Amino acid sequence: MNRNLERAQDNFIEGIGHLSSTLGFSKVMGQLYALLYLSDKPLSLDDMVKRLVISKGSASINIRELEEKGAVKRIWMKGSRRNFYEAETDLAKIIRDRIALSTRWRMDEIRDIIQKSEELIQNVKGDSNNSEERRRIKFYSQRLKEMKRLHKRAHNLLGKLLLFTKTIKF
Amino acid sequence: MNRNLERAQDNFIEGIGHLSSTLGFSKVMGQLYALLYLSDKPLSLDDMVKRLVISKGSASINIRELEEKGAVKRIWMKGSRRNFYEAETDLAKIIRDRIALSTRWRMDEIRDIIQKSEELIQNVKGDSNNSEERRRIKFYSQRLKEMKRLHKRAHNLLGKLLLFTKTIKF
DNA sequence: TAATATGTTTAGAATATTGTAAACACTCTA
DNA sequence: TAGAGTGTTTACAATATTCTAAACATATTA
Repeated sequence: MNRNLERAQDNFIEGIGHLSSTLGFSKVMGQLYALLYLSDKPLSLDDMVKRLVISKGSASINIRELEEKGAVKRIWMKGSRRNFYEAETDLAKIIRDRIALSTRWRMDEIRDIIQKSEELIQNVKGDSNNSEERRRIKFYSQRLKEMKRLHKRAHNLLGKLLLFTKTIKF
Repeated sequence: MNRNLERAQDNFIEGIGHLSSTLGFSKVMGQLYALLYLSDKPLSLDDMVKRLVISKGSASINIRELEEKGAVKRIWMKGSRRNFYEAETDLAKIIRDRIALSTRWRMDEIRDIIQKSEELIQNVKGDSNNSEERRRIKFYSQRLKEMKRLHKRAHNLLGKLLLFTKTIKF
């Protein structure tokens, strides 16, 4: 392959790999995606292993995760027993789905923390002995209430934003 | 301190600590913030060290990061030599600023990757020997163009969204 | 100035993550 | 059915992160 073209691609692949790692994914995942994104035809696992000089195990695990996230598609090539892969190029969709999913379970996690805390604070309210403690308990309840309010509003806002981004063509 | 109140707080602190770690911050950072968020008065480093049973070094480093991110404020308490801290309770603002900042440099990173790749591909265009390679080079350029377009639109959209969230009261 | 109070830095331990190499399992075909 | 081709799993190695403990630096007070 043209040495300069390869170098140009490497720059892109490395960059996306780095970006991937700062987003909480592995570097290899980003590199695999970038390679497929630049490739004019589907690539097999061994193609990618050779091109990126990584182990097969790592390629196997990372490509599967990309597939689960909907970032790559498995392609059947007539006459070959290999699995081939292609990048899902609707990047906007991938990102949107990812954000929707990750914010959703984060919001749920927060909701659960608040809920559990509310239960626990209810149990305390009875046994307040002195005024100092009553103040603390009251303060805690107050903060929980604030956070609950913020959570609800953020939840609504996120829903609206996601709807909004779906109507937009990137 | 009331044992049950303490247990209730611990639940909250642990939850926020975990959330913090999934967001790319350290667990201790989240725990410190949560503790301050629930406290009805500013706390010193030693207060927090005792309450969370962590090392002073870790507390020192993590509280400083929280301060840099604008999530806690340092408070001067007349008559004490200690530094006291208080949670910044405008959570919406903290989150917004954080998102604005982190997306900004991610967008810049992507822009730089694309730009560098464009330069590199320019150098290749001259020495295309056969049609197979010309096709690949063309394909690569095409993809870069697509990504550039997406980047530009995402950039605009993000700007608008941030503006929008600033006008909203949480 | 000695002793104390306080926060910061650092060296290293503990832990988590992620990649590699090789064994493994499965499928196809000769 | 033996053997080759292909992807997956696993045990381990390399690396990065983050905490702790202790040394250190600085400021304050007696």
